[in-house]
Amino acid sequence: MTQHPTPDERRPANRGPKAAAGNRAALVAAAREIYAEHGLDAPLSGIARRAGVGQGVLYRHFPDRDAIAAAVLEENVRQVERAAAAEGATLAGVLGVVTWHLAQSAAFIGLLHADGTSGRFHAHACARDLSDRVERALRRCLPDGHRLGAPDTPDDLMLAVAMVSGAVTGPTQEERERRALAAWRLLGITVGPVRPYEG
Amino acid sequence: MTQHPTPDERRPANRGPKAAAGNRAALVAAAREIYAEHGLDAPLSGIARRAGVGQGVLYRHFPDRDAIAAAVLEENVRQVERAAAAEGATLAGVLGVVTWHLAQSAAFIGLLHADGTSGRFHAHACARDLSDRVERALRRCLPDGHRLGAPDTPDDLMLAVAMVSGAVTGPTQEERERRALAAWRLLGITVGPVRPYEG
Amino acid sequence: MTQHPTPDERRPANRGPKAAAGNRAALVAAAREIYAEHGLDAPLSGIARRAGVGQGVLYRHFPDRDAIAAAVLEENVRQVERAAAAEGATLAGVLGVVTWHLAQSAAFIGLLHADGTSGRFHAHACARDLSDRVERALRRCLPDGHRLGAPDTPDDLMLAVAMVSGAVTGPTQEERERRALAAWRLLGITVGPVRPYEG
Amino acid sequence: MTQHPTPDERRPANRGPKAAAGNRAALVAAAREIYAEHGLDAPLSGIARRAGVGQGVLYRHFPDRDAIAAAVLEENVRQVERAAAAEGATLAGVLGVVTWHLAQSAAFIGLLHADGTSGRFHAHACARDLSDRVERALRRCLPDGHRLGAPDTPDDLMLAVAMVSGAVTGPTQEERERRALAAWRLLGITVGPVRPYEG
DNA sequence: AATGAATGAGGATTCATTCAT
DNA sequence: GATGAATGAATCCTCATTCAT
Repeated sequence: MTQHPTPDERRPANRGPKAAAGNRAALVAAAREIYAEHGLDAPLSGIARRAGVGQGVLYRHFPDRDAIAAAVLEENVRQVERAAAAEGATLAGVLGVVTWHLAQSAAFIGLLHADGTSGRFHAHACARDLSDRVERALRRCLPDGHRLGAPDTPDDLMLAVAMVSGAVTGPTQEERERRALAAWRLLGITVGPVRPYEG
Repeated sequence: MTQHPTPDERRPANRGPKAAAGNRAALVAAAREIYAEHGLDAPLSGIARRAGVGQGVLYRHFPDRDAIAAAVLEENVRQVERAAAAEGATLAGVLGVVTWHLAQSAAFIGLLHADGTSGRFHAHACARDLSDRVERALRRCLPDGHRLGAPDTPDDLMLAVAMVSGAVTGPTQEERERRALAAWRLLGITVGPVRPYEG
Repeated sequence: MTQHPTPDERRPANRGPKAAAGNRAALVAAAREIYAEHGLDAPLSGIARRAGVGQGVLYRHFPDRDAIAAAVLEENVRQVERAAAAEGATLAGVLGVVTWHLAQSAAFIGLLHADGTSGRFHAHACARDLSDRVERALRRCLPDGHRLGAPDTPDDLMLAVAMVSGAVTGPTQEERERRALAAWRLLGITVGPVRPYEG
Repeated sequence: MTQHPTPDERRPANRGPKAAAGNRAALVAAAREIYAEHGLDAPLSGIARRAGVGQGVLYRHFPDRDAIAAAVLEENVRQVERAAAAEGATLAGVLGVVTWHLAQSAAFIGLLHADGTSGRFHAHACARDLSDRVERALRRCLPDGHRLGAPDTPDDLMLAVAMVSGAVTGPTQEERERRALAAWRLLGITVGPVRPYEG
């Protein structure tokens, strides 16, 4: 009654249920780009637009703001976990993967700052969970006497990651990677090649 | 109040030109509090309200969103400069002041991340300028052979500050200070007492 | 579920044409419950969900919002008609059935208020028709000199029903029945036991 | 940043703070009309449009949906109270005023049905309060042995009003008044002239 | 110079309806 | 015939900014 769904006009085409999986993937990919460009507060409408779907589709797949952010991060975290679980994984190698993600997306950085102070990423429980998974993955790679390079406790690990995330600024991926590496160097921690984990 | 705009009541009185300076200070103070509580994205209306002035006054003093943020930071930066210029200033002492500001306000942290990527604080030029002033202040205190504790270049100074800012999370000032200190320790850099500079 | 559309899962299976009748009944039953709980403005999607069918099925059986409401009422009205046609039917007895339906579902009340003024139930013609059928059923039971208890015309019958419907408020079925009975009492009209007609 | 307030285009004119009181009145008047035409669920945007103001103004004056509805009813209720408090007030006279309001606006009817079942008018407390005020006003006019015409308790008063509200349907004010009067007659209760109270 | 009401664009979210499968 | 994903218009609400007073 209150809705006028453009009765007879041409609709832009309904690609059907088959598109569901593809749409979800497109949304996550779009969100990743948008987050990288505009941060976690970017309008959701932009994500839907870039994914080439209607707003409703976004809400069908992700009930709220945090769900889509979590989905984006889920993939990042999973990569870190796989990297840590791989045969012959080293702390340096996994940190390289972590570093790549830090440099690639503001979303990943936001994950580490989800303390509720800022308005972003409200799903504390969820953010906490993702953060914990990164921590567990990294600990698994700690050398036995766990020393990073300087004397340390396991807790220092995530602190170090947070510190590096603070150093990651700059307009380009290259610049951000450069600064991240400089940060690790300042911490006296060796990191492997900065790249995504293609497991 | 919203319910009954009471348009007939006496206007709170125009306190005249004399109030201008006081209003500006009140706005900056209010903004500082609001930023600390809600982050840099907080509604401007809340700042005006807390300052006890109309919205228009805010715009009279600060042409846009970034101007008020810059004004808040101006005071912080000025403190750092004064601390660095004081008789017998040491790098550790000034870093203590910097650390206090980092732990105290999200605004100050935002300053270091003003690369336009995130939605906050767009005034690059302005942010750059403030950031540079902090850098200059810190350099002035560098020991002659400038070594922080580990081998370093002067540029590492601001990188270190950025890194510590990344570590500063948590709901309370105490928690944030604790983490900031842990971060400096991890960098092997000694900092003096964490407190504002009351010059 | 929204989180993981699991597009690869087996579709719940197309139960074939045989299920059509069952689906229709399930939809009507679901609608009856939903209307009772949330009123006539409840989202259609909820009805389909509770019926355990897809949205499309709802639209196959009922072209629009009003059609499903009418279908729900159709059963109520039919009960009233059967009660009135039964051997030894009395006005009091039929009014008891009517009263039960009034207390049971907001939808039935809405029927009497379908004048287009409110946003609910626009199908005037349809509502009119249903309303007329109730009226005819009641008239058939009118005692010969048709007096309800006070002097009256046949038109007063439906007016009285509408009046009682106005009295039917309250969170529970019991409360609503209590008020309905009080209303009839105030009108000086005797009603039989308040219950559905199991013809 | 995310807002484009039509930078340089001509704004439709800001009639200034002086308009505040007028705007509030215009909003209430507009709401009264809209409610009468479309019921309490009508879009708020329509109210703002009819009042000739922006959406924001509506929200400035009325924080939520219920506030504007309450404001509309407030005037109705106040009229009833004044009518009851007037010199020589009679129950019949006050019921005439109540009846006029019932016939005039769906909003007033909704007040009596604010039991939370339907989605309308969520402010129970507020609705309750308004309803109670009507009740108190009517009781004040009850003849000493309180009999309405038939034996009754004071509680029957509001029940009777609710019943009449149920009878009030029809597309025109005249038709609705006609039915309301028929309803009172059926209850054996005498009402005075149906008109607003111009106190 | 101060006030704070007005403006209205924009973002979030919901849901009726269509339609590919 | 059934499924349920897709669509997008419409509504709610917020807030940056302007401007009459």
